[in-house]
Amino acid sequence: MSVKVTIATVASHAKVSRQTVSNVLNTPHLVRDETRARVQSAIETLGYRANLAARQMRTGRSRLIGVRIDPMRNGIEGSVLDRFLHGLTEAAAPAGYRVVLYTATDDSAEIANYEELLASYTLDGFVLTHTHHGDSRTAWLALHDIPFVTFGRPWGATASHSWVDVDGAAGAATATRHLIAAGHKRIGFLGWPEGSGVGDDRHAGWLQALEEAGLASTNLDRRVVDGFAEAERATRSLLTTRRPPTAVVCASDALAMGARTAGDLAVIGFDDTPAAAAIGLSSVRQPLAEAAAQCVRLLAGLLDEVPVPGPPDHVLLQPHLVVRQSG
Amino acid sequence: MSVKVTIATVASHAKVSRQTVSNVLNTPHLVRDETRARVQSAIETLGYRANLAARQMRTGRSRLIGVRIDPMRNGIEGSVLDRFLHGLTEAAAPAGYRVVLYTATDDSAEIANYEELLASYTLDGFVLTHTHHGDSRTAWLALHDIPFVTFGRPWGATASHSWVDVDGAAGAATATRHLIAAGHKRIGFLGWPEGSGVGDDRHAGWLQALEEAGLASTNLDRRVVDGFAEAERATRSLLTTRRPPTAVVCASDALAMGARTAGDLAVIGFDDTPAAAAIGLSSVRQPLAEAAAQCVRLLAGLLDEVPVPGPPDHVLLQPHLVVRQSG
DNA sequence: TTGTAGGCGTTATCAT
DNA sequence: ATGATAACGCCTACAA
Repeated sequence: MSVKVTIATVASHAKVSRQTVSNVLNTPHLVRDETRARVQSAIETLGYRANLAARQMRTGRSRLIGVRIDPMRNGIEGSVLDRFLHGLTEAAAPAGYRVVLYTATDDSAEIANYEELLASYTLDGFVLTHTHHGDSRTAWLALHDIPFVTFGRPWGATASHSWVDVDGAAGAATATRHLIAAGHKRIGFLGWPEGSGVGDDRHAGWLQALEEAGLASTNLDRRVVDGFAEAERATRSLLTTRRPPTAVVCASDALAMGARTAGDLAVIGFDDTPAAAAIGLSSVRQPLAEAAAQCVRLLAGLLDEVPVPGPPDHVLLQPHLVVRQSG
Repeated sequence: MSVKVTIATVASHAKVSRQTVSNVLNTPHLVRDETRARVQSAIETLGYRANLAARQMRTGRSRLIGVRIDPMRNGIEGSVLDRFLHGLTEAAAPAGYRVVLYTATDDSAEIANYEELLASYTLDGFVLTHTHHGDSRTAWLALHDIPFVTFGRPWGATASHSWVDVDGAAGAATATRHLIAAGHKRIGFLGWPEGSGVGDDRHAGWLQALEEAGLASTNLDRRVVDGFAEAERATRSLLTTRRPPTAVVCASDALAMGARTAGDLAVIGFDDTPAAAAIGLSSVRQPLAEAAAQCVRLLAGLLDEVPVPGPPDHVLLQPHLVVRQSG
């Protein structure tokens, strides 16, 4: 490792005080042009970079944001978070932030991570995923005045914080309308048990599109916990009703893959996972890179020296349907 | 945020000097039992946690390690890195390290990240993935004396650093032997163009298993760049030879999925991605959590105050075959 | 065994 | 516009 170059190295090289170097970095308008140029060139030739640990001791800011990484709980779906994480890392860097990872399997374990990461590493803020009804994480963060943004609406709670989400209802409605346009009259829905914000949202979109078209009917939806086998079974049960659907909209690609093997019907999945692409499954794609970028934008806003006052920001992005052979 | 509790808070609470608190933390054997207990209880009641930024200024250690996160370059395969990343995060935490992410699309971009992360955040070390022939990253890191471990052998280079890898040749051989045991006499291989260390390794394993059984033959392997459609085409070409294979071992699940749609033959994939599980594809599974844990272990060893001297450590893990309907 | 003094690299405050 | 000084929280001498 080459010799350590600090603000003092730069200062002596440019024949100014350390403070002037600091001013060039943080409040350049206070420095005379000529001096600034001299310092800048010293910075460049020396390859100086501010030490964030030292800076943090003064400012309390680490330029580090925390994000949780999941175990791949539901197989196929894991790639959604993966893509989001990649987008987050990419968007954070130009904004001057780095992403620190932690794992947790439930809210309280995640809160324990917050405590550790805040006290030891002084993280500046967090991006939360997997919001759900009765989310205790947001309450804790708000209580302790920690900046954070959620990717996912605060389901069932009034939004007192900024969030970014993808309009799942709109996505499901788009998929449903696509099937209607293709001539389908009876279109089923395969989703998760009621109570999941994301799942209920997608279900609502399906229902609304059917109602718009005067095609709503009873007993066309099934709720199963995510799983290939269960999805297949549920779809068979749909297909053996008196008037079976000819197509089905699914709340996930995993469900859709199960549905597809159950018989001959049009199927549309959700999340456009790599598996969907590989097997020609039409699927609703979330703009994850955009969602991640928006999360960074909102969080960076919260972290600004002069935080923009005003109510929390909400961003609802539109997904789009990727049409393949399946429907 | 509750009131900040530093080493001084603890000291005054326990009625000792700051130094004694520091000793309790770093060199407990120097402190009398009674004093130590008093300090410990003060630490607990106050919820004190050492501030790593301050510690780092003295020790130069950040307890942060860097890992690259990829764009999902080849679709299906993305989940391999995802699982590795999860394992790394989980293994790092109990060892007292946190994972910082960065993105890069080539070696030189990655090296630029090293420079930034080392100078600004003082990362303690790196875990590299995607090792390849002529890898300039390891040379740079070694030159600058930065601790690092690679997940993946230093293909084509003499190993002057510690690494962890999974024995792809053994995995492919296991898959091949499984097919042989099932009665297959002509077994093909679908892989990537020559020159990829990982791909060539898997190819070698396939070949060896065939030779062992006296089943080796020419024109049974195909090399394509990863892609569902290409894999399908290549497999068809295999199936239209004079003496077509009845089974095929593939270097990835993506290739395997393509092979499967090409016709009626037994197929075994590689990496056991979620997609493989969903469609009943047999696949060779890498012990990624174990690999990640070993990477952390080796890197932590390099980072120890008293680094264990001796040659670099190499860990080669064995994958295992997950048998499903496909073969 | 415990305490005192100084400094890591930075920025805030206050002079000049 | 620039510089001197102190302080952030911690650890490493060294002194008591």
